[in-house]
Parts: sequence; C-alpha cells; structure tokens
Amino acid sequence: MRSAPTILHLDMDAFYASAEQAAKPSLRGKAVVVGGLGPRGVVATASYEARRFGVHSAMPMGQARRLAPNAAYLVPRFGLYREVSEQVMGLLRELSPLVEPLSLDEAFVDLEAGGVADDEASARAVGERLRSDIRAVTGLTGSVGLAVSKMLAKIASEEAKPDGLRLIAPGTERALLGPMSVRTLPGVGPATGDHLRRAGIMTVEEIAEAGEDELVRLLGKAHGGSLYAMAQALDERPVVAERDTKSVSVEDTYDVDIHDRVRVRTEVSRLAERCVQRLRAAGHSGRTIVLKVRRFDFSTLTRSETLRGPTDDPGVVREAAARLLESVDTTGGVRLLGVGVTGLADYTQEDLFAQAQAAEAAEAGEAAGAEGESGADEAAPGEPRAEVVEEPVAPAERRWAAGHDVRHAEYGHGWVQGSGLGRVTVRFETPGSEPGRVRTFRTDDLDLEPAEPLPLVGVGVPSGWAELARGCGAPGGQE
DNA sequence: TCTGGGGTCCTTGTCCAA
DNA sequence: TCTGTTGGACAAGGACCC
Repeated sequence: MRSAPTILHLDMDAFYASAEQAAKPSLRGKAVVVGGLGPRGVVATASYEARRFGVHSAMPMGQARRLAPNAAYLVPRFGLYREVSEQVMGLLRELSPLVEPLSLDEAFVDLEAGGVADDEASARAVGERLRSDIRAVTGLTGSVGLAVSKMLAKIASEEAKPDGLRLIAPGTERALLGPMSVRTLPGVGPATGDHLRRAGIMTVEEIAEAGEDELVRLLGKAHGGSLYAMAQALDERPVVAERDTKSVSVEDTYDVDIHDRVRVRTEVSRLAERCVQRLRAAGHSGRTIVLKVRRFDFSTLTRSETLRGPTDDPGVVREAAARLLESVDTTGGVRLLGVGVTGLADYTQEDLFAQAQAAEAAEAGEAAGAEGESGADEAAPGEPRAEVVEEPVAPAERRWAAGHDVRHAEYGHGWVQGSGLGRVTVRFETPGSEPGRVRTFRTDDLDLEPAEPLPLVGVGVPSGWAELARGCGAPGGQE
C-alpha cells in the first residue's frame, strides 16, 4: 500500500436531484425526489432537503410521498445525467490516466499515476481544485475523499459529504475505522451486518479483534478474508481504468402482476430482443442465456442455459429464453421478468453451433412459447426489430412526463410540473433564469412540444446536448 | 411500507471425466 | 472392474453496490 494519500474518490452530491435543481431554478432549496413514479417505483435520489423528511434512496415511492408529500417528484433523465457525468469524468482524466468510474456520479482516481500529487499537501490541493472546477463546469457540487487506498478514500468522501473534502492522513486509519459500524466497510450490507451482529460484532475494531479464522468461519473464505483485511485498513486493490463487461441484461417490473401465460411469453420475447440490441450495441456476444422471474410474492428465481458457442442472434436468445420459461411456474402471477446474457466474448461471430441448436429445438416443436408474437420474425432472425419494442402512441394521447423539458410557441422553454385529466402544467424557466411562472394547457395543445434539456451552466451548447432528448425516456413499461 | 434496474462476485450443489 | 478423489463446468441463489 502506498505511503501518501494519493487515491482520490469523487462522489457527486445527490447527483440526479442536484442536476434537476440546477436545471429548474424553482426547485433550488426545495425537496426533490427522483425515481420511478409508477405504483412500484423506488427513490433513485433524494435532495438533501428531502432527506430531512427521512426520504432516502431505494425507498418505495409511496412511502416517500407519505413522508414528504410536498416534495417535487420527477422521473430520471439519464441522458442529462450522462452528459454531466461525461463532463466530470473529463475533468478527472485531466488529472490521471487511471480513472475508474463506478457509476455516473462516482469514480476513483490514482493521482500518483497522473503525476499530479505525491504527498498530502499536493493531493489536497488537487482535490480542492477539482471541486471548484466541477462547480464551474457543471454547477454541481461533489465531495472528495483522499487516502492511501480505495476503501479509505471512499469512506473519506462519505465523511466529507455534502460539498466537502476529507483527507485521511496515513497512519491514522486504524484509529479512525475502529469505532465505526461494520456497515461502513464495503461489502457489508444488511445480511452480513445482521450475521456479524448475531456474533456480537458491531464495530470495525471488533472485526479485527475476532481474528481471520473466526471471520472466515462466519462469512466464508473470500468474504471473511477480505473483511478481516479491510478492518485492519489493508486494501491493495488498484485503480483500474478499463473493466470488461461480464454480462448484459434487461428487466421490467410491471405495474400489475401478469397472470396470463401468453402475455408472459410475449414479454420474455420482447425482453430478449431488447437484451440483444444492447449486447450488439456493445459489440459483444455471449454463451449463457439467463431468464429471471420475480413472482407475486417477491420470490425470485433464475434459469439459465449455456449454448455451445457465443451468440448475438436475437432469434437464438429469444428461443433460449422461451425454453427456460417453460420450466417456470407462473400461475400465481409475476411482477418482474428479465433476460440476460453472460459468458461474454469480446468479439462477435457467426454462431453456427448455437443457431443449429436453436433450429433443432424449433424443429422438435418444443417451442410452445413461439406461437403468435414471435412468428413474424422467424424469417429474419438476425434483424433487429425496434419497431416492435415501442408502443404506438396516438398524438392525442401524448404523455407529459414530470420533469421533462418542453417548449411552448409563445412562452418558450419550460418543464412539466404535472399532468392529468387532459391538462399539463408547465413551469417556464431555464437553468440561468429566475424561478419561472406556471401555466396550464390542454395535453393536446399543438403549441406545446417536447424539448431537449438545456446545459446547466454557461452559454453555448456543448456537443452532445442535441442527443439528449432521445436518451431521456423513462424505462420501458414505466411511467 | 412493500420493495427499480443494471451490474459484480461468491457460495453451494450437481454432474461428469480423469 | 469397482471405488474414491479431485477438479472443472455449469446452474441457481444470495448479497452487495450505485
């Protein structure tokens, strides 16, 4: 492990909610909750104002609404967040070639590899400059942790939140970690936390005192061993810039449980199609097809099938998923279906083995699930069929998703504050304006049209912003 | 209260071949 | 020939993370 605190962890503060507040002046200082707005939605991010009411990530949206009935509830706009994230990651890459993004709003940076810091003072200076650069470029705040390892840098940034910087000086790590809850350590979630608590282990110090043998006995070799090391502030994991994707999957939770077996088959077929589109877009093929089913009682099961060779053929994946579905009892109803591909190859190839296998299966007539919906596609198994994925929506039934940008012929740029009963309420404001006024229109008002998000900071339109509108839709099947 | 979506990694059990 | 061992591939589930 290195001797200077030159691993940097950046964590943007309440990222999605903060981006929405930056885009919508009237929401600044207010409780904002971003997440799925359907009956089974959960909170993705809550602004710090909303957190004061007890709202937090992963909480069911219904519960959030009870706790903070007056908060603004918005659907995520991933296109906007991706664009802001790219700006932030760009700033990080100016510091070092070793940048490891963990998600849209989090990353590790190896400052030593970038030659920008080699001691405490220079690392702190780099961290402070980064925070001010992020604010200047995006208008948002991020918290920075600096330490000698990834684990400690992450703990430091958590301690720095919101809008701060924390450096853990080398030599002070164990004293700092000792009294902390076991849940502070990465990899300790509710289940492991409970497990440890039942063994009388509540703090990091107690993990270290328990000894490696006891930890391995309690949690298994890999988990117990790594936890014991982390409790002693030992973490040798390097910052890795490029990580290979291991799997690609898509899943949908349905607003109402599906009982109809034919509908279940249709949904699995659509998911397989979407999954292959993603797989191909990433330039991958894969050998193992996985079907995921969450039933009415929230019990989740997976079924998988490994082909003789990797495939990116939608027909092959569809047929495999359909075969897997035949082994699952869905009579009580299903709330979620998913299709995934693992065992990825970093190349694509004509997959004669798998195609032959699929053809055999089809000939054997076992594809009861292939009736109806999938029949029309058999002629061209290699062709994507994007048109099937989208439900046609008549212009008169236009949906105005809460939080999305719109433009009115007379009043200009604004965003949807809410809609229903044939009316849509729009607040007319932009990132650089004062809080704007609200007006209500008919949902079929021809003067009103969807618009692209505006940059959060500055004048001019950076490249890529024009692409945003297409990336901002809610996930399929969601409102 | 009632639990998203997209991932990663680990453990356990089974089967099969050497 | 039979039995036991070992190890790899695979399948399924669980925990965790953001």
